[in-house]
Amino acid sequence: MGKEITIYDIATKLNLSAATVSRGLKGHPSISASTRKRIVDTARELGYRFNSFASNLRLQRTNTIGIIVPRLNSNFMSDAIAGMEKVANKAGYKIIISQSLESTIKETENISTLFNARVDGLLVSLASDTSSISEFEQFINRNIPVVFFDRVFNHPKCPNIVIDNYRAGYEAADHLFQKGCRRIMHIGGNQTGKVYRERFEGYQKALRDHGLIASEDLLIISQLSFEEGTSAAVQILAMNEKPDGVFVANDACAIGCMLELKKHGVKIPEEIAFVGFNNDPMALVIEPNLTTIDYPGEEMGELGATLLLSLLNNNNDDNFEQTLLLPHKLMDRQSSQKAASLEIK
Amino acid sequence: MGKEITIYDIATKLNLSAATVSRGLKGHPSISASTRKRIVDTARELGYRFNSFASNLRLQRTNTIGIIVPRLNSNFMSDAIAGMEKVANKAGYKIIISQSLESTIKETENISTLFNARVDGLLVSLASDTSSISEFEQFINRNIPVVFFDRVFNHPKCPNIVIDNYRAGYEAADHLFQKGCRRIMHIGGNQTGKVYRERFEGYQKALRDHGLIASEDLLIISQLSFEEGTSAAVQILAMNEKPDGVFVANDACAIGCMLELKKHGVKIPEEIAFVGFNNDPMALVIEPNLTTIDYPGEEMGELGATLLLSLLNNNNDDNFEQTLLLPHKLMDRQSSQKAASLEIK
DNA sequence: ATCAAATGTGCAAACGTTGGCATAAAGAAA
DNA sequence: TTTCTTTATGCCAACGTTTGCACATTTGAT
Repeated sequence: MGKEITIYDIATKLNLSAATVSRGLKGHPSISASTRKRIVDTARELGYRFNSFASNLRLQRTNTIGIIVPRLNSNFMSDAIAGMEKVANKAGYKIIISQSLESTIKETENISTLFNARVDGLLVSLASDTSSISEFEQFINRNIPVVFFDRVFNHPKCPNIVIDNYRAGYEAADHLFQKGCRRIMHIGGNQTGKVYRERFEGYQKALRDHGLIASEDLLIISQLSFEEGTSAAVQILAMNEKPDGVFVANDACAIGCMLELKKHGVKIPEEIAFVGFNNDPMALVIEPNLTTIDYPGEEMGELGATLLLSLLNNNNDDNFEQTLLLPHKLMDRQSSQKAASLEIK
Repeated sequence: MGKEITIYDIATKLNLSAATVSRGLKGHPSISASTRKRIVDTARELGYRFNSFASNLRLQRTNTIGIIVPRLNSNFMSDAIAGMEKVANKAGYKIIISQSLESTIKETENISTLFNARVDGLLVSLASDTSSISEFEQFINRNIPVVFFDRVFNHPKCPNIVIDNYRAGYEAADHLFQKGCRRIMHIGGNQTGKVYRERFEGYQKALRDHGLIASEDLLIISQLSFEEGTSAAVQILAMNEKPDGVFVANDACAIGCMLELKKHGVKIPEEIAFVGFNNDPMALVIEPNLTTIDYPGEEMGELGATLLLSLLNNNNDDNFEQTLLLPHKLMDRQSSQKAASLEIK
C-alpha cells in the first residue's frame, strides 16, 4: 500500500527536475540518451506508474475512444470490436464499450456517459430504431469525430463504414431466383435505419428485374430475433400460397424460422429455400447448412478505428471519403440448393 | 467549439466561490437548498460538464472497474458483462473491458493496461491456461480488490463466484448413466485451471460411483473449439470400442463433434448420447437438441459487480465469503434420450 | 443584551503532468 | 579571448476539482 511514485520522486532521486523526467519518459529529443536511460531505469526500479488523469487534465484529451453498439454478443460485433481494440491499443488508446441493446433511450444514455467521459472520438453502430442523430451533435459541434459503422447514418461530418447492403440484398434474392424460386419472400428488420431498408430494397429490385412482384403478403418485418423467426414460420404455415424461397435479413431469425418449418414437415430447400445474412456460426449447425451473406467484421473494426485515429491526428477536416464500402460474399450452402433438387425430380 | 465551462465560470456568474459550486453540484448538506438550485440551473444553462479527470486526480480514484475475460463473444460472457454493466452503471461506475483471447500473454498485457488505467477494482475470468496469478499481486498489494468469476483462482484475498463445476460434471455423467450409457467418454478442456478439471473430476466420481472405469482411452483433452469437436469425432470413429455416451465440457465442441459423427452415419442419441455444457443458443439448433448444463450468466455478472462494489466501499477487509456458488441446471433434451430409444427396440 | 450553537460560504493548497520560456554549459567560429 | 550556436536542463504556471479549516452571519437561549 506504499504511496504512488510520481515523476517528482524520480526527479528527486536523480537530482533532476520533474520536467526533465517527464520529457525523458516521453522520449523527448532534447533529453540526452544517458539521462533518459537513468530516468527510465529509475522509474522501473521505483515502480512508477504513469498518471493518466494528471496527463489528461493537463492535455485536455483522454486517449480514449468510445464505442456504442447494439449488442456485444453477436459474432460480427465481437469481431469488429476485436479489430478496433487491436488498432486502438497499438496507437495507445483505450476503449470504452457500451451497448444500446437496440434501445434508442439506452443509446442516448450511453452517449451522455461517453460525452462526460470525454472520449476523444466515437465509433458507433446505431440501434435499429434510431431515426435521428441529434444526440451526436454535441460531439460534432465540438469537433469530436464520430465514425459510424455497419448501422450508419448519413451526416456530412461523419464517415460511414458499411457493406453494400443494397447489393447484398439484391444478390441474395437473385441467388434464390437462379436456384429456381419464383415466390420469394422477405423477412426484414426495422426499416427505420438504412441497413435493413437497403437489404429490402435490393431484394425488391432483384424481383423486379426478374419480372416478379414483391407483394405485401410476401413481406414480414420484425426485430429478427430467433423467436420471431419461429413466429414468421407460423405465419408462413398459415399461408394459402406459400413462398418457395425466403431471404431473411439475419441468420438467427432465419434459423428460428427453418427449425419451426422443419418441425411441421416442410422440406428445406426442396419446398422452401433459405438465404440468411451475417454468416453466424449457427449457419453451419443448422441442417441444411444456411446459405448466407458473409462480411468482414474484424476488418470493418480495424478500418473504423484507423479512420477515427486519422481524424483525431490530422485534422484534415473535410478530406475523407464519406462512405467506405467493404466487400461481402454470398456463402452458397445447402439451404438454397432448390435447383439441384428440382432437377432430380 | 466553445471553451469548456468549469465550476469557476458558474461561480463567477453567481458571485460564489468554486468551492460552493462544487459542493452544490455534489449535493453537499451544508449548501442551502436555494443556492444549490441556482448552481444546478446555471450549470445546465451554461452547458457545464463535469471533469472527471480533475476529480480523479484530486480524489485518487477513478470510478472505473476493469473487466478481463477470455472472450466477449460467448453467450455466457455477454450476459455476464451485461449484468456487470447494469450494476456498475447504477453505482456510477464505468467499465473497461478487455479480452485475453485465452492467451496468458495477452492477459498479462491487459492487466498492465488496467493497472495503468488505475481501475478501482477488477472482475476477472481467467484464460484457460493461466496457472499463476502473480500478475495480480500488484493489485492485491495495493488493496485494489480483485474478484474472480467463472474461471477462478483461489487466493485468500480474492472472492470467487462460480458454479459447482464438480457437481455439474457429476450430474452430466450420472445423467448419461441413468439413460443407459455404460461407456461414457469425456471431452474436457485445459486442465490447468480449476473449471475443466473439476468438471472432469465430477465425471470421474460419477463413473466410480456406478462401478465404471474412467479409462484413458475414453478421455480427450482439447481447447474445446468447434473444430476440435470435429477432430474428436474423427478419433471416436477410429476407435474399436466406441463410447455410447459423451460428456463434452462445452457446447460448441460437442456440436462440432456431433455434426461430424452424424455425417458419418452415427445415430445420436441411439448409438452415442451427448451432454454438453453452457446452454449455448446453438444447443437448440443442432438436431437432436443438445442436453446441456445451463448456468446464470447475468446473475453471476451482477453478483460479481455487487460484491466488488461492496469491497470498494466498506473496506471490511476480511469479512467476505471466499467462494460464492450459483446454481446450475441440467437441460434435459433429445441428445441424451438413449434409454427411451433402447426401450423401443 | 450577551453568548453559544448552527448554518452557509470562502480561502488556499493539493492532486501529477506538461510545455513555453529562460538559462547554463559546452563547443565552434571569429 | 570573445561571441555565437547548440545542447541539455530547470522554473513555473496551468489543467479543474475537492476539502479542511476559518470566518461570517443568523438563530435561539439565557
